Amino acid sequence: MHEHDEVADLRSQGYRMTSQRLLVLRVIRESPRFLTAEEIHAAVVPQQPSLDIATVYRTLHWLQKVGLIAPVDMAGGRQRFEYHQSGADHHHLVCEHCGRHTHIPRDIVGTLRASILSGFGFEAQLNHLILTGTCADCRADHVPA
Amino acid sequence: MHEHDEVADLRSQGYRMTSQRLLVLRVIRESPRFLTAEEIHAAVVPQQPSLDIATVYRTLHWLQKVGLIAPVDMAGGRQRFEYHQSGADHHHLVCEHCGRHTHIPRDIVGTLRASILSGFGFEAQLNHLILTGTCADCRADHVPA
DNA sequence: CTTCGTGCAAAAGCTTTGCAATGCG
DNA sequence: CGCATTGCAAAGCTTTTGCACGAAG
Repeated sequence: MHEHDEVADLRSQGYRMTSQRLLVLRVIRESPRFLTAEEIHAAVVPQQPSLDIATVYRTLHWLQKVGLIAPVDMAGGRQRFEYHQSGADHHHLVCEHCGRHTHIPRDIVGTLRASILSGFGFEAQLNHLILTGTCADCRADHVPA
Repeated sequence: MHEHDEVADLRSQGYRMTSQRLLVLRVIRESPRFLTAEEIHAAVVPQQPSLDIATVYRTLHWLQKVGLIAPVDMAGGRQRFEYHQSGADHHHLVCEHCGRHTHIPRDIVGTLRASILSGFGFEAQLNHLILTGTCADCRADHVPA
């Protein structure tokens, strides 16, 4: 769905599309990394200096409620957020070196899921796996000697 | 390694094994769930009321430094900790319903790791995966009708 | 004895909330 | 215009830190 359609949809649901909400959403959409509230605020301030961080937090809650973003659980304690393509289950590869993330298809974990179910009777929820590691580019850069 | 050996080992490295450290470590070892600092403090206070939560935080940092526990990344924002068997890579299944966790062998993810590497050139760090879902017991309890 | 570690209290983050003012629809 | 949403400031939580005292080795 394009940004334009999303906006029209939400407006028709009675929500007000303020400049603050549009800005925060755009920053999240366009970032190649998962951002914290503070980082989002920093990215947004140059364009709208009065935008308070309290508004960023409120907007993040709202964006989660309407399903446009989802929280991401990563090391380091602070909450980060990702733009969430409506319902499309997928997984992420997050590079520890450059921080960039890539999407990978959901069925890649099918085998793992099946072996956990048969081996342990545990039904793993593998809708949204986040795997850290080293991406192809950074592996090239870090070639030992 | 048994608690007794761990203690002797750390003492020989010049660390002081105080009652506070022993208590916090025991609580973490014996819990079937991953605990937050606050939960650890609550579990420890009945046995040693003067034990301050600041000491819990300091002890948690220390336990990580000496490699006896590791932080766990889960939903919900707050940091939780697990007892970390020296160097034995493994994965966890965490049940969303009862909160209990199970260990599973590391090689279960071998296929996944290989397909991510060949498909995306991404070297996933799969030493310590935490998967949420529903355990066998809870699946039995929640049988629909 | 000599540190290292603790308790206490104060401070430092990060996030949430109350309220009057603003601006979206 | 009415009401959702914002900005600002203050409060709430969790976590960290300074310092004098206490206890481990």
